[in-house]
Amino acid sequence: MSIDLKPSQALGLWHAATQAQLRLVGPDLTMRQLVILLHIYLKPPPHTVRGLAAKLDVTKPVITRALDTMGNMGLVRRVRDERDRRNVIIKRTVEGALFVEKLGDIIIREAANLSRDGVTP
Amino acid sequence: MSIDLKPSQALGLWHAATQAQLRLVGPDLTMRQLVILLHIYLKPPPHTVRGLAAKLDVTKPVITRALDTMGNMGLVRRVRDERDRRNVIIKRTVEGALFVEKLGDIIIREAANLSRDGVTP
DNA sequence: AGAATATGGAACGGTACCGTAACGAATTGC
DNA sequence: GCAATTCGTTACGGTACCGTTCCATATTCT
Repeated sequence: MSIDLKPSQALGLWHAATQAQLRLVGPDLTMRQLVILLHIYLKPPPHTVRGLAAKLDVTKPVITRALDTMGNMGLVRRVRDERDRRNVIIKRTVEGALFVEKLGDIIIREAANLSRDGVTP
Repeated sequence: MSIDLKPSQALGLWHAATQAQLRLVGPDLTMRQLVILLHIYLKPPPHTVRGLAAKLDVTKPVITRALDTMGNMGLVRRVRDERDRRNVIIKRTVEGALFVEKLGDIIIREAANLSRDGVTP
């Protein structure tokens, strides 16, 4: 059930969808932060700082700062793990779920809008 | 000839491909810069600073800085327009073309790897 | 109990982005 | 010819990222 894309289609999709995302999100979300956000919303919980850092191959401060930024945006939420109070569990939020859903809509829309060969009109 | 994606597929593709891109590119290329680069390589020339700024809805300094960064990486090249020496024409480079090609490969590969419904294992 | 380990966060210095505003160079218009 | 406009760039002040290092808290091990 995989998708077969031609190079011009793949790049055309990427260009259009990235541009549309920028309009939605502004320049205030890094590609790294976007990956972190998607990981949190697509992969099964629980998510911890250390776990995310290992999975996404970044340093812990990167995760911490991303959580600060995205937390201020209301996209994620930190909760202390009461079983092991050293841990922080990253929780999803309604706002974040809506945001990710919008991202999905953008990608779906741009994929549907792909012209026959992806070459610019 | 458009592509029909389910939400989980769209987001799964985005997550995987963005992550793969980050490994290729490092955090040294912004989403905006990526859009600029793709525009230069996907849309028909000639490209000028003003034209890119208008098309991509960013300010001119954003284009200038992106050209600085991507120029240093060898991904694009500036050439004075001899017909109107106020203009700068942005030219593609072999290195940039290879880079964009790699990006396309990544997207194609991740699209092909999409699991049946994109839901996490 | 006390030492060793693990976790997340804070501090530091450096770099690069952003928008606004100004600037030189080139061209156009009067 | 000289003023007005256009183009790209630079400068400024602010913000946020990055990696490295260090630290406080919490847990585990002996």
